[in-house]
Amino acid sequence: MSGTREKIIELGENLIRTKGYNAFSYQDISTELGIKNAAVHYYFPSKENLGTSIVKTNIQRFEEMTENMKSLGFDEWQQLDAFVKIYVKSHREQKLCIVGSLGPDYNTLSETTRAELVRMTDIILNWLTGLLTSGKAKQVFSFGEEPRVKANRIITNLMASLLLSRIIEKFDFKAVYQSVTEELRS
Amino acid sequence: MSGTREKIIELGENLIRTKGYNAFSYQDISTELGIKNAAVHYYFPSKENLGTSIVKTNIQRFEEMTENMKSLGFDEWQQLDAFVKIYVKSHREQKLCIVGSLGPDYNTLSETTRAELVRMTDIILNWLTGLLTSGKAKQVFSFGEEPRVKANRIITNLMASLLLSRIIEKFDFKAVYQSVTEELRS
DNA sequence: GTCTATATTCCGATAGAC
DNA sequence: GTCTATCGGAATATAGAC
Repeated sequence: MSGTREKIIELGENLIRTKGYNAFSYQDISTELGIKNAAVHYYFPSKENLGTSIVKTNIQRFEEMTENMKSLGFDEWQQLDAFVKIYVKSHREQKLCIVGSLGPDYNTLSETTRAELVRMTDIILNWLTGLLTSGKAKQVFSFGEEPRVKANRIITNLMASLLLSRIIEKFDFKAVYQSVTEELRS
Repeated sequence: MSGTREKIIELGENLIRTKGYNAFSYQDISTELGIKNAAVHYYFPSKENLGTSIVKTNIQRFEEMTENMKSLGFDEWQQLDAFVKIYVKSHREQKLCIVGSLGPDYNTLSETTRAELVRMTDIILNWLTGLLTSGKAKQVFSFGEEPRVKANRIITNLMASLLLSRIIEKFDFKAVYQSVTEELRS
């Protein structure tokens, strides 16, 4: 147990979210860790292997967060705030989310990595749809559309705002996510 | 005048929007055109050169469209419909938009390509903000937020919906863009 | 678990012939 | 305007020593 495997996954994730999947190399990781290219291959024989593990780790992290909120009895607003905070943190660190960075490379990914990316996206969209459905039923959220459509609109707002923040220096990310949440108040 | 230069730009654009900037090569283009790698370098000495030209072409196309609508006296609804149709066409062709595909690779692009990408994004956001401002003033569009924020939310909805359509087979793209426009009716 | 060394492949790019 | 030929470099990946 050296923790090197975990460090590789963390570095790989950061590289995907800053440079993109097809722009980072095993050298980027090995240099940063002060080890050699071959040592990274010991943990992850192929790049597709590493990519898949990174997405799997993200799925696990998301599911732990949502299950944790459930067991702590978070109400709908608390859960939504926690979700939005993921993107606020990404923005602060000048990173995209995993789905937003791997999505454009989808056609170049291996079947196994694609499958995990699809699974991750499904899990997030289904969770958010469920949250909105529940919040609407309890009348703590107010919106007219179908919960599924509202979920799609909220997540695309957040994802692509990270992207535009990277391109446009003065992009007002805060105004977008505040608008997203304020709109849900009755 | 062989038209080869224009074909290279068109092919390059399609490759960026399907595979991503860092995943396509001069070989992809030369093979498709039935010429050799070196012939592509004759038109575009470097890849950054080609990338920059592709973005410039897109800016020109967008500006021609908006100026054309202006001279034809399109009203706000007609202009919005024409804008949304760009994304509907992209969706039909299973492509992302240029900004959505080059954005994640921003940190790997050359200074000149970055500058054009920034310019293109600015032009689109400013145009859409202007359209929403005008439409709100004339009360043909109805929305509560600042036009700039509304523009940001609409364009992120459209951009990232193309992305999610690529990942999630059953993603309801149509429901999103219909929701976007219907929301603007009084 | 990490290393050296190396195989292979591909990419961007250039020189110079036609 | 397109070709052949080729270079230098980088990337993924493997074999085998320590």
